Amino acid sequence: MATIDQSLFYSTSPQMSAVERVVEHFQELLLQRKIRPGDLLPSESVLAKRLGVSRGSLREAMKVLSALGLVEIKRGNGTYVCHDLGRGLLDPFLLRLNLLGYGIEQLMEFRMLIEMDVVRSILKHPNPEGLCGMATSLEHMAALNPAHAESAWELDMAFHHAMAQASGNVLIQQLYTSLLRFFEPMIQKTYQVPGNREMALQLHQAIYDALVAGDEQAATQAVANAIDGWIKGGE
Amino acid sequence: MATIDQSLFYSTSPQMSAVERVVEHFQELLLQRKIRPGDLLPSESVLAKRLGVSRGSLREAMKVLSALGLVEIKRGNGTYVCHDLGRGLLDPFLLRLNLLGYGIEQLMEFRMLIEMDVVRSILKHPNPEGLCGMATSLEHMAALNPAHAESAWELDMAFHHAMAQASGNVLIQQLYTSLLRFFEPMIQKTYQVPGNREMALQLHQAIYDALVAGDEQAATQAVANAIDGWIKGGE
DNA sequence: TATGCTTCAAACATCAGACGTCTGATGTTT
DNA sequence: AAACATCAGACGTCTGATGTTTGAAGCATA
Repeated sequence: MATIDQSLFYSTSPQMSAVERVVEHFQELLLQRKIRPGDLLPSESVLAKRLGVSRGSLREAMKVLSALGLVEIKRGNGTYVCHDLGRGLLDPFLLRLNLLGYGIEQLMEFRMLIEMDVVRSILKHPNPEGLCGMATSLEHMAALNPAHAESAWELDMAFHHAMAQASGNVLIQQLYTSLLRFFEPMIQKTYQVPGNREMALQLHQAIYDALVAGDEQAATQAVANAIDGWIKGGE
Repeated sequence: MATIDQSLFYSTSPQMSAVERVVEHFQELLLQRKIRPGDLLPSESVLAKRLGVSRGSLREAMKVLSALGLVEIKRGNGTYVCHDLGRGLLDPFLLRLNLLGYGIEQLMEFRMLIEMDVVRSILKHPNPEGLCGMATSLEHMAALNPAHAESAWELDMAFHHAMAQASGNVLIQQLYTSLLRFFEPMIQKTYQVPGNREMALQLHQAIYDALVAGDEQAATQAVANAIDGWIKGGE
């Protein structure tokens, strides 16, 4: 299997600094499974002495590993290898999406492509639990009292998360989940417009129906309709 | 537009630490375009004094921003806002993919889904320059002397990178480019097997032909064939 | 016994200061 | 003009000390 051999840093120095060495050292340990999720690392002082660097340098390395989601630093307690290495996988990615100032059109198109991949993945190897979750959130949405529909957006998110769960491919699942977190504020905003709830329900139902029918053509089309409808509803 | 409101750190402290404050401060400055790509930041000492933290804490923050690809630290020179905020967008993502130990099947399936998205994106709004690059790398590959074909894998990579460039959607383009970097060692290895070069040429040619013909069905099928053929060739 | 409070050691957070090394620019020599 | 020497400024690293937080052990009380 391939390894990440190039530095994650944007430094121009030809030789690695102490901090970089420590960071790569721990990445290597993780790759070789010599340290595992949940493991408690030795204290900063011990680690620094053992690796032959100062505490300051070791701290810089740990902060980097923390930002990458590889370790979790608990003040006053200790530093642990992240329990769930998949969580927030794309947060740095999405942060930079914001910064790059991509147009909303490209963003929507990207989501549509990925969401279509999700339904394809579901059709290829469906996860019954996820499909069940989709049905449940649809029922709840339908049964929702229009008078107090503050939580409707949460059901919307639940539907999409269940959809992610239904996907048999963990990679596309992670990608889609992270993407959802990015769209969450927009989805929440959508439900402030009256009438959008009913529309969302219908659009989501169409996706679900196409999935249980096993119709890829209809499913991808339903995804396209849902996103197009969502964009229109947000205007 | 949505903003990244949650911390990038995996810390359990309820209130932000000094380092986190500094990191978020610069993210905010970037989002508000108060600092721009290429800008030279003040020196560490000045910055630390201005933000009311020690130089050590400021350095930890800068190391994090560097790992996230937001700033570039040049030793002996200064710290700059990254010129290309899109470069290496998914490196942390792919690093963790390695760590999560996903099976090779899921990885290949993921690549296939994304690569199909790339061709769909190309068909939707093609970039002539990228298409031209694809053609060029195919010609070079065909003209390659089988006796010294050490650089064949580079032409393979060139083809895929041109394909990424041909995609009109920057997001899928970035995703695919990062994915390619991940697969590069495997692609390189493939070309050590004799006969694979000819096969790759044919499979790539099929993708290109389908693209210029504007046939989505044929293009996605060609992508599937290429990856399947590649998997078989590597065994 | 079970509960609640206190105490305390360990670990992370931060700071201040010092020195090393590298880069780019300037000046000098050949 | 080209090669070398020098210098200021910036990042890299180290040391040692102090502040804060956490979790658990110990103790007192009901």
